[in-house]
Amino acid sequence: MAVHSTAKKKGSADKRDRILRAAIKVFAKNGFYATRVSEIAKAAGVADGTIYLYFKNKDDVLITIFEDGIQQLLAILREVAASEQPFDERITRIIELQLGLLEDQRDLAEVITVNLRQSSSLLKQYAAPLFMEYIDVIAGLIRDGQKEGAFRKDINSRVVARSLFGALDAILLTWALGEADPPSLRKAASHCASLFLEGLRVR
Amino acid sequence: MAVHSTAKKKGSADKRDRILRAAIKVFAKNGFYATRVSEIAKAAGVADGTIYLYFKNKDDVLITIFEDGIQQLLAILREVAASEQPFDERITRIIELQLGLLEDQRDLAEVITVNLRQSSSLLKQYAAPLFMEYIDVIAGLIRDGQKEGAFRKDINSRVVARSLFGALDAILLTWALGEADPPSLRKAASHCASLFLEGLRVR
DNA sequence: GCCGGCTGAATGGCGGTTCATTCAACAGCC
DNA sequence: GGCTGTTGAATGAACCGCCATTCAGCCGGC
Repeated sequence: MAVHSTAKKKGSADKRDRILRAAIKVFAKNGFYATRVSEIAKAAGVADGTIYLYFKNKDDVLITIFEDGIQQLLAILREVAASEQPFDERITRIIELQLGLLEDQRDLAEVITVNLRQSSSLLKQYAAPLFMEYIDVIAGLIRDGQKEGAFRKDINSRVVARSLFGALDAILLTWALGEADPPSLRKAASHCASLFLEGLRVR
Repeated sequence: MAVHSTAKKKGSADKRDRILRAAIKVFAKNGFYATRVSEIAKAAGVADGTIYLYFKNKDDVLITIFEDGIQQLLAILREVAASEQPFDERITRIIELQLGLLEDQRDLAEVITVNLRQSSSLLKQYAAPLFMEYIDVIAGLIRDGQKEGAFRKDINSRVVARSLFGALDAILLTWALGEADPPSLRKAASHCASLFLEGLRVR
């Protein structure tokens, strides 16, 4: 057997990926609830039942996509937040990376931003902690900047973090839903960065 | 005769309201898709079938809630945007009004922010235009401010508008989902206003 | 020929919607 | 004012289509 390298209880890891990628595509187009499991299967070139060899159920597929995406984002975020660059630089990089990461993954962007809100209590359970973790990383960076005098101190760091998150989310949403092209996204990112940096400047 | 004052084609307008209010409550708690029509009926103290006397179907209930809420918001927005106050003042007022309006309506806030994203193509159809209208009003105000030299001109007004919307949305979301008390919401509003105003200042 | 991954038709139940029935309110009539 | 016929809002049990999930078989590799 020598099952290549990837650990696996059963089935090829490749098939699992095919399913996930297909699911992202279909969820993005139709939304979670309107998506039939059979559609995911068809898009993945797989039988309906096969999905249940790799995932507990339909919810599990969405949760997996969501967690993977956020974890990816969190990893980058933490790295940048902890870097030794000037604070302004770090904020800018976070914004650019975050929007850039999803730039060639419209579908993933849409699944995350759109389906984050599908609030079956089940998903709320999963989304809330990750969301908080996310906010915490940014808020921590802001707070550090305030402590070191790089940012004004008269604004609550968590409010800034939430605002920044929301702003990026909204930009991403209109980009994902609309016709906007990648260049416009990058331009939006730099405008957004400038807006927040000026807003945070000590005067 | 003399049916009090409210016009009515059929049924009491009061009953329609009861249903809407109940639906807001239940949608907020469980999300649209997880909500059973029978739950709305029970919460409204009404039979299942009665709901179909006032609404075409379940979607129609959500759409009505959503449209009413946004229209309410848009009306206020337009008024403030067109007022003769200084631009800074107008922005601040918009932020405060918007958050304040929903302060004592947690459930409505949650339904709007959370279910805005439920992307059955049907709802996308309804949500997108209203969302755009909303963005347009804010973007218009920013653009006017830029033209008159109140705000810096090197930032795209639509990007600012989207960012502001997203920021408010995120603040509202954490407030609606979390335990935060009203005072904290008002404080968040003023911090957010300050952040954006400084960010927009001409230098 | 045996094992395990895979298949996809069959199933079961779930829940939005319908509609036959009820009955309170009202108008016309005496 | 009482009696009666009519209306249509309200009801809620039943219906029916849909779709997530299952599982009895089917390969294909060893």
